[in-house]
Amino acid sequence: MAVLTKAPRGTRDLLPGEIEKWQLVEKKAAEACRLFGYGEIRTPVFEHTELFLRGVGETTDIVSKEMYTFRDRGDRSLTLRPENTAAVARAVAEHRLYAGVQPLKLYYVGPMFRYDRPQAGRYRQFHQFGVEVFGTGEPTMDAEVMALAMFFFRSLGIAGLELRVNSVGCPACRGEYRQALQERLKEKANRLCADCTERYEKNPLRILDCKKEKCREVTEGLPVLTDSLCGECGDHFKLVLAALAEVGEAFAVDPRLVRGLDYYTKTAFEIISPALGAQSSICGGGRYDNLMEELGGPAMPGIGFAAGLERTVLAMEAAGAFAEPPGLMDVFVATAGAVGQEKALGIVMNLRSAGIAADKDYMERSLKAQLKYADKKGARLIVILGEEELQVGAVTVRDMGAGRQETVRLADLAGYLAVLLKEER
RNA sequence: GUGGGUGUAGCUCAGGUGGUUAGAGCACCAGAUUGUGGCUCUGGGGGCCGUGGGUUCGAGUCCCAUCAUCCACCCCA
Repeated sequence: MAVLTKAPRGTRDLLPGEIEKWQLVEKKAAEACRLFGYGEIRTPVFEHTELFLRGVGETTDIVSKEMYTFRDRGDRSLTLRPENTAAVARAVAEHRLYAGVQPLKLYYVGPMFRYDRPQAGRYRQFHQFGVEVFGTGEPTMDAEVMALAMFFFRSLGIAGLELRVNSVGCPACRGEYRQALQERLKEKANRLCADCTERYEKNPLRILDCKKEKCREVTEGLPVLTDSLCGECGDHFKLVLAALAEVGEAFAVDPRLVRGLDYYTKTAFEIISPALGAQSSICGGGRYDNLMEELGGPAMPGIGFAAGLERTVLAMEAAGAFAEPPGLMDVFVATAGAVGQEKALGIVMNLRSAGIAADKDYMERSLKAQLKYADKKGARLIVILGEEELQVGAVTVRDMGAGRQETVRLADLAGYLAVLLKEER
């Protein structure tokens, strides 16, 4: 297909019939955030490239091979945001939002961009609903953020999700553990798979998460990070888990869970939907206590998550959580005989002004074809403008469901229809 | 970046071993006697057979390349 009639790879159009699902998801996100006390923030879809290099980390996959980076006409290097935490932190620093009351609780919904190979549940332009909290390192906030994510999914009718929690420690204890791990793996490194050989240098923690049988054998019996946390990180982790238990949120501790972004500290979590296939991670998040300072803002702890909305919609579809979208037409105004369409337009406009979703024919159709069209569009009532009735100031109103029709005075039409429509609901 | 599957009508798909004008169902439009939907019947519009090369007298069909798409790896939401 020609490029002119094809959306770019990894992007897609949301068409009528599909978009209603997204409207519902966005509405539920806003509702949940209102209940939890989060205010909405909207940041630009592109930022200075430097922000993501610093914020996300230069060695991460996202930064090193997945960014949409370009130069503008002023020769600035800009990047379509691959995630939004760094950008929200930037906005908080820029507008000195930290000077207000804390904790600062924010949420966002919007498109993100990563140059990835598309597959089920993965796109180059995808959408995230996320929250970010700044100003507190208190463990119950970690639990609240996770509870908010679960609350959101539950409100959409998605069940069977798994919440996996881990602690990746702080730079100090994670660094020590990382070194110890490399030591322990040193001699066995040649027995690892090709991917893990690369991970050995870049991100050895990930080797523990490899699915390959031979790597599993190599890593069996090795100590896990959660057993090697420093005092502060360990205590924090315990308190987070206790708070989660207190709110009654089911979870599994997964010591192998590693996040791909550099800024995470302490709590890391992920929500999995078993209904989704390979890309089953529907939400990921964690604490980032050093990010704000790293970006040049004040030292200030933070925590948040990002939920993938494409995957959320897929999970809802798998759960059969969508109702039929309502029709866009309450009333169709048809013309019979020699009655002109301008007459119909006048009546349609009156009905619309009265709050009734009304429409008419624009295709020069016969009466029969007009009814057929109205039926297909889901019109509940038809107003038929006939020459003879109009002469005495009346029209015919036909109830499509019941198949009945009545003659109504034109002056009473809007009120009459409103009553009928109300009854049917 | 790597691997595998698939590209024929708007959609879902047929089109043994290459052989005239490429089919079906659904959808769309019209009609079945004057101004009445759904069901049924009849008719109609629609296809550079993804694209470009090649083999051949002849390619939707075989070969190569390319693009797209799907799935998986990687990574992540």
